Order: sequence, then structure tokens, then C-alpha cells
Amino acid sequence: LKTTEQITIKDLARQLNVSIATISRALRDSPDISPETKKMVLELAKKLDYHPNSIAQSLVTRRSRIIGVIIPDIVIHFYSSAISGIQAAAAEAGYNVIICQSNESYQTEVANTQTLVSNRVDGLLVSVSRETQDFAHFETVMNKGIPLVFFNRVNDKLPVSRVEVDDYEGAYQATAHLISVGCTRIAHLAGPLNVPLFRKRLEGYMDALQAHNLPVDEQYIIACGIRIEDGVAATRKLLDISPLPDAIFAVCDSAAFGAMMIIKERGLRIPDDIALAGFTNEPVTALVEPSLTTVSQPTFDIGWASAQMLLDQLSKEPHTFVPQDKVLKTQLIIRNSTARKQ
Amino acid sequence: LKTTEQITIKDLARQLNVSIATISRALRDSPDISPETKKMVLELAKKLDYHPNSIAQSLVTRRSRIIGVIIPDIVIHFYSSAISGIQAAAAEAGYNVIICQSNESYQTEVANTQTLVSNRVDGLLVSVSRETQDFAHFETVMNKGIPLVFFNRVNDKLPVSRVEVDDYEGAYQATAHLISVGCTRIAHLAGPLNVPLFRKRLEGYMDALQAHNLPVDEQYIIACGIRIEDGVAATRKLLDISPLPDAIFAVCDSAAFGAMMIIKERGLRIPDDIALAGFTNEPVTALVEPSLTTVSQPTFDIGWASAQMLLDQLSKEPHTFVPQDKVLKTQLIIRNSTARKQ
DNA sequence: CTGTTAGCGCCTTCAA
DNA sequence: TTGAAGGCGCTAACAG
Repeated sequence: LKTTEQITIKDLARQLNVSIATISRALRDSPDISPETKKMVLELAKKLDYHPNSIAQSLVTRRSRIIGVIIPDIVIHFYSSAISGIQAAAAEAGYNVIICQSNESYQTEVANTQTLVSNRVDGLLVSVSRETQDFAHFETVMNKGIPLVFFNRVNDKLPVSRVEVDDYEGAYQATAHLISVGCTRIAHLAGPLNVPLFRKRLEGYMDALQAHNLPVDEQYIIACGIRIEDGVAATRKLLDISPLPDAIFAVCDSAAFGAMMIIKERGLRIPDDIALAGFTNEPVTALVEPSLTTVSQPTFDIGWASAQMLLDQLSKEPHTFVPQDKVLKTQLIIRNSTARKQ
Repeated sequence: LKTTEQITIKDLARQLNVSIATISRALRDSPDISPETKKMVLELAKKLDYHPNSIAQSLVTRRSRIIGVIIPDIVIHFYSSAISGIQAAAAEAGYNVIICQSNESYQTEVANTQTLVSNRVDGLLVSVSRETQDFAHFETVMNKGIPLVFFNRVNDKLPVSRVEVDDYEGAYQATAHLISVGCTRIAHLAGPLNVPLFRKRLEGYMDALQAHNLPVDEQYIIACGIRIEDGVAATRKLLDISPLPDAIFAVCDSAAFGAMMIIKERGLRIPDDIALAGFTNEPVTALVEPSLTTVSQPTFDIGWASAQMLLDQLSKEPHTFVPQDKVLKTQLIIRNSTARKQ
């Protein structure tokens, strides 16, 4: 075998002495085709290892059966897990997925969007970059009639469907838990506040403090990114403050890991000197020492639900579209990093 | 704006009263086109937010500018990081990437392959599933003239290019290091041995023992998967053996994490009772307690190099093709889990 | 039930 | 420098 060429319906038609239309029908078991012809065609197709050229199909059906996904960073566990959910749902419906990473860059996100539009994806699933303030590129997508669903990094600037978790509630519970184990000077490593979900976590934190008659002390709220290094830097700053906090609620697990390193480096004990809680429940949170209290997010389900929402929209008439908003529940996971103070 | 339709060169041609051929030429700055016409076309294209339909382009050029990737599991840090490398290299060359997960299933891998072929990817980057023994689906791909590169999970059953790391050497060094800190009963949590790279790690481990005049004791070699739970189960078995090992070299970091949990659960100390080493150098290895000695792999670079190798093949005449084999270096990272015994 | 015909959006000779 | 025409592989009327 040295077939550098792919088999087409034309080849099948020639070998079987029928028209290409007949082949096309047989392959897609259209109702009006004789069983014998169909059998004959399918057998030859299998023998020749024929596979339809999806590109040609897409061109004529005007559907690529491809979903485009834009995320900030695939290496972040939350996103790789969400993508698994997206792919599972997509595969079940016969769709493929093209993934683009914005690397938290607005420019890259715009470029990604264009690429996906050029590739004629049937719909778009997006977690916007941290930098993104202007949503014109997504408006363009909508104007072209391409369904769009935001997940996790959502916003209300555009009338599109979204899937998110109850970040406010999760943060509230984590903070309330820290209070319940006896902490009174609770600091927060806050995420970039132009991202709504991080703002919601901040609000949940603040409201929990107030609901328990604890002061919201601005100096205990430190701007922080979402990588380990960010947690390291933010915690260094935080531990220069006096009096020291007796607890830290970090915006995400990675930031919490960074905090953990610095707290230990300073010779302080977790949770005795400083209790610590994170957000997301990455697998390793159970493994670090002490194990990390955190807020569990259904990462796979977020991806799954987003894809379902998009697929649902894809299957309906465009004019019947009404934006949906799905909020998934989080769950507080209590571990040793917040064990009750003696 | 409510344009549900996408702009085509036909629209541009009509508005400008020129032929579609002229538009096509202007857009792709062909040499024979007047500067004025070109300028006129480009301006209108921008104004109307025209973007070429890549599907139509692919159909006629017979190149999709899409690279297909098949990996076992995107949630594994190694793979998500490798994918970042792949995407970076692909993007630089103007290629897109479609990722499929086999979930370690042979059947799924075969299905993935078909999907990607149907989508007329220009080339394929593959880390085969754990189950895969039969490579006929990849032979089919090669017979269709689609370039193929194996990375990480490579094998020598097919004459294709591959990118791997020096697994043997990495395992040898890790084991030699354990010996150098005074361990003499070194166990190995071995990966699935039908996967060549895991076999190489086993061989590196065994050869290091022999080179240092230590016996290779079969009961200290435990079959293990590559997830945390696998490490847990394997270590449970291992710690029933007497005498207990005084060190464990785990096939990967996740298995090492599982081992770490069980060792602690048994009230044994790391490294004093049992030293521990992993493989890959996932970010969290530095964070667990004690921090984990491991063998660092250039995960991003593996992806990058694989993509480069494929792109290189794509740019050359098929008949000039000679399979390449690139082996990247690993590096031993010594941390507290193997601190010298007092 | 099957064949003919016309595109989908674009590229690419071949003429003009 | 530009236009006309054919075709990439497939689907979808429309006839027969």
C-alpha cells in the first residue's frame, strides 16, 4: 500500500458503476435507497477504508461540527478538567473541539476568536482572559450568528448564556468556617478584581466577616494573582503587617500553596499560628502538609454543562434563543489547615 | 447589526464590481495585481470584517492547517504542559490544533484517529494509550500520506519520527541517588510494562542496583498505575513485605504522592524510614511535605519539539522523509524526601 | 430507487 | 492586470 490519496465518493461510484448521489445516499442511509445497493456501497467503503471528507461536508452543510474553546491556560487544573467535561459532552453529540489558550492576554484572545471564526466553528465556549475589558470581538461573533457561552470567567456585559459556580457563597462559607474555628484576623489573597468571579469571592469574604461582626480591615486584603508565585509574593507582603493575621483565605488553591510555603518559611505553624483555606479543591490539596481546607468546584461538570448549553442552543432555531444562566454549587472541604485552634 | 451571514469574496466582488478572482488575488497579495485594486479590496474587507472561510480554502488547497493530537488524558500535568508546547509551535507556523483524549482506551484511540483523519488534519501527534498493542490504525494514517509523530509514549513498531526523554537514564540516576544516600532495599512502583517508557524506567532502576552490587529483589517491584490511587494501592501491598524497603522509586510523581500518603498513614517517616523519589517534577512536588525528589522532564519542550518535527516533515516532500528520533534530557531534582540518612 | 444538476467558498489555470 | 471557467468532495433538490 502506498496510497497517498484519500478515497472519495467518486472513487466508490466509479468502481460500483453508480452515481455519486447514490453513494452519498447509501453512506448516510437516506430512506430512498435499496438495501442491496446500500450494502454494496458500505462494503466497498469499508474495504477501501473510505472516510467522508468532513471539510467538504462542512462546506456544503455549513456546519463544521466543531466547537471552539478559549481558555486562559490549559495547564491550570481547573481548565484542563473543564475541557475534559466539554469534550465528553461534545463527543457524545458528534462534535469536535478546538482549544485555544489566551494566556491571559487580550490580544491573543482576540486573535483566537478570529481564528476560530475563520475555521467556522459552530459555537464558542469562552473563559475570558484576565485582561479583557472590551468585548467587541465577542459581539462580532454574535452578530455573525455564532452561538456563544461563557463559563467560569463570565460577565454580564453581553446577553449570552453562562455557566458559573456560586463563588460568593463558596467564599462566604470558607470565611465563616475560619471564623467558626476561632480566627478573628482573617486576611484575603484577592484575585484580579476586574474578573467578576474573583470580585464575588472577595464580597463573600467581606460579607461573612460583617455577618459575624468582624471588621473588614483593608490592609488584610492583598492583591494576588492565581499562580503559586503570586501567592508567595502576596503572602510576603501580608506577613509584614502587624498584628499578623491568624487566618488566610486565598482566592485559589495555587495562591494558598504559595502562602503555605511562606508561612512555613517564616517558622509559623498551620493552622495554629495561621489557618489557611483555598478554593477549587485541586487533587493535591489533600496531599500537602497540612492538607488544605478548600472550596470544591465541580470542574468537569462546569465544562460538561457549558457544552450542553451550547449544544442545546445549536439545536434550536436562533430566533428562539434566550440566554440561560446556570450556577453550580460549591462545597466546603474541611481539612487540617483549618483544624480548630486549641 | 444582525448579519447572520458571513461575508464572502463574492460579496466583496459584487460591491467592488470586479471578479472574485481579483478579490482572491488581492487578499493573498498575489504578484499580479495593481496596488490600487489591492488597497481597495483590503479596505473593504476590513470594513466588512471579512475573514476567509478556512473550510473552503482547505477543500481546494487540500491542507487544513490543522494538527491533530491524541493523548491519554489532558488532566495529567505532563500532557497539558506538552500541549502548551505543541500549541505554541503550531501557532507560530499558522497551524491550529485539535486535541483528542483516548482516556487510555484503545477503542477510543482508534475512533479519535478516524475522526482526525476525517477532519483532514495535516499531521498527527500521538502519545499512545496504555492499552494499545495493535498499531494498524496508525499504519492506515501513514498509508494515507498523513505525517505522524509519536511523543513520550513512543514505540519502535512503526517507522515514524519520535520525541522522548531519556527515561532509562533518569530512572538510573534517581536510583543511584537513593543508593548514594544510604538506601539498600529500594523498591520500585513500576508503570504498565507494555508501555516502553515505563519499561525503560524499570530497566534503569534495575541496572543502577546491579551497577552498585545491590540485588534486584522481585518482591520489591510492584505493578502500579500512574494515578495517586494506584500509588496508594501499590504501596499498601509493598508495606506488607518484610523486611520493609528503605526507599521507593515511583514511576511518576502521582504514584509517589500515593506512596507518601500511605507511608505517613503507617506512621513511618520520610526519608528516615523510607526515602521516596518520583518522576516528572510536577509543580506540586516542591510543595508536598517532605518535598519530593524527582526527575524533571522538559514537558513544554517535548510538545514543542514534537510539533516542530511534524511541521518540518509537513514542509518537506513526502518522499524525502526519514524518521527522526529526538531524545530530550531529564534532570535529577534532589529534595527532602531523599535527604541523607543520619 | 437512481441519476442529473447545481452549488457551498475559494483557488488556479487559461485567455484576454 | 483582470475575467471566465473549472473543480476541490460532498449534499440536496429535481427529474425520471
